[in-house]
Amino acid sequence: MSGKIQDHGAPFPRAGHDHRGCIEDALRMADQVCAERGARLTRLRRRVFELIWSSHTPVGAYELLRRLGREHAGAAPPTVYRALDFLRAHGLVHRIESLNAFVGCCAPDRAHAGQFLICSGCGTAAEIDDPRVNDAIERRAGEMGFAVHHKTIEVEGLCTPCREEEQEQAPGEQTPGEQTNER
Amino acid sequence: MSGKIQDHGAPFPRAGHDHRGCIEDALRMADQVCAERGARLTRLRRRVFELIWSSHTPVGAYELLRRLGREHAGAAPPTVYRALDFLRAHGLVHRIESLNAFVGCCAPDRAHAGQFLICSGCGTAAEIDDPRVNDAIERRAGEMGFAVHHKTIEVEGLCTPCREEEQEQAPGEQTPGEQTNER
DNA sequence: ATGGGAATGTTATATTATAACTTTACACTC
DNA sequence: GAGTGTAAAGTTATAATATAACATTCCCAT
Repeated sequence: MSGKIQDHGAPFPRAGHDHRGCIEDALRMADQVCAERGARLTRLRRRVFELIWSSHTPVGAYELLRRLGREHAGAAPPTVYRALDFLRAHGLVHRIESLNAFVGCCAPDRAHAGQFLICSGCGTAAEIDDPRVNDAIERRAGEMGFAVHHKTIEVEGLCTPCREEEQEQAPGEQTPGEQTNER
Repeated sequence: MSGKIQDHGAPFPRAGHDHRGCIEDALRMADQVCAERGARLTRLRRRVFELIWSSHTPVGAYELLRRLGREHAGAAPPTVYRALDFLRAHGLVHRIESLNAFVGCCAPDRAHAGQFLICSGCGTAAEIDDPRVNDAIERRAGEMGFAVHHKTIEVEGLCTPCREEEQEQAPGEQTPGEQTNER
């Protein structure tokens, strides 16, 4: 019953990956999800979704507003927040609570918890859905008589490339000509 | 090595518990922790800490400011935020990201992750530190080559008393005179 | 075409958080 | 006890995030 454990292959997107593909996939999925549900993915909502997907880095609402403003005259905060509300209601984007920012969802079609590994080096937020993490939380909650509605799981740290970069800059001994930042 | 699993007994504090005891314990612990580290728990900081501990419900910074303002003339936002920064730096309080609010820490003396079960009925935030949850996250992160720095784990739901209350109001069948909220 | 609900426009404001500079308090040396 | 250096707190202003409330436009089912 619990054969495969690493299901979501998609880890951190590689640095040089073809991101246009990500955007196209996301848009296609959004179109499909909304069509199935009779939800109206209007031009505005679709555009906001596209802007969120312009990277794997969570984007703040006001940054979206700035980007949107260039092309959309009457864009104001409610413009963005309403689109975000719609997209979130349909599981198309997630809010990263610890960043007050928003990121596209990789799998809006199936139920998922919204767990994130967030690299503080490059800003990338990788969505995971680890059943072991879910089970552990559900088990503990169950033992405490707590009925879980929603989990916020945001893990901050460094992805492999960023960790390697850091190590180049600060190896075992001190770099000649530069102090370490310890105090 | 992993004999006991349910270590932190302290689940949701009982409704009628003697909260003065909680406050006293917390203050005693804070005094001790700061003394050990040579950190200055000034009157102001101590008072903010006390106000946070006035319940097990996370409190917003501006709510703290209002409460503080009654007794403290020149209280302004930085007053509160600086005290919070100090208290957080010493692990005496936690920030609940999903609520933009702050809550006292139950065990500032030992390392801990800051995992919370937050009841949306009564507002209580119960801190837990479940090794299974930690392990599951560390394991998954490890598999993805991700080095964890900080975990934000906030689980929203209903505690036992609140769930029972809900069920009284909305039992199996529809309450006569009231529709269920399903749509 | 048109009536009604959903979506968006528009203006104002609430809420949360920090910057930057000044003054005060405290600890330490002499 | 006076001097001095640093940490803490005071003070003012503003940034950043989010929502309220009402007006207008759009869409589509009839």
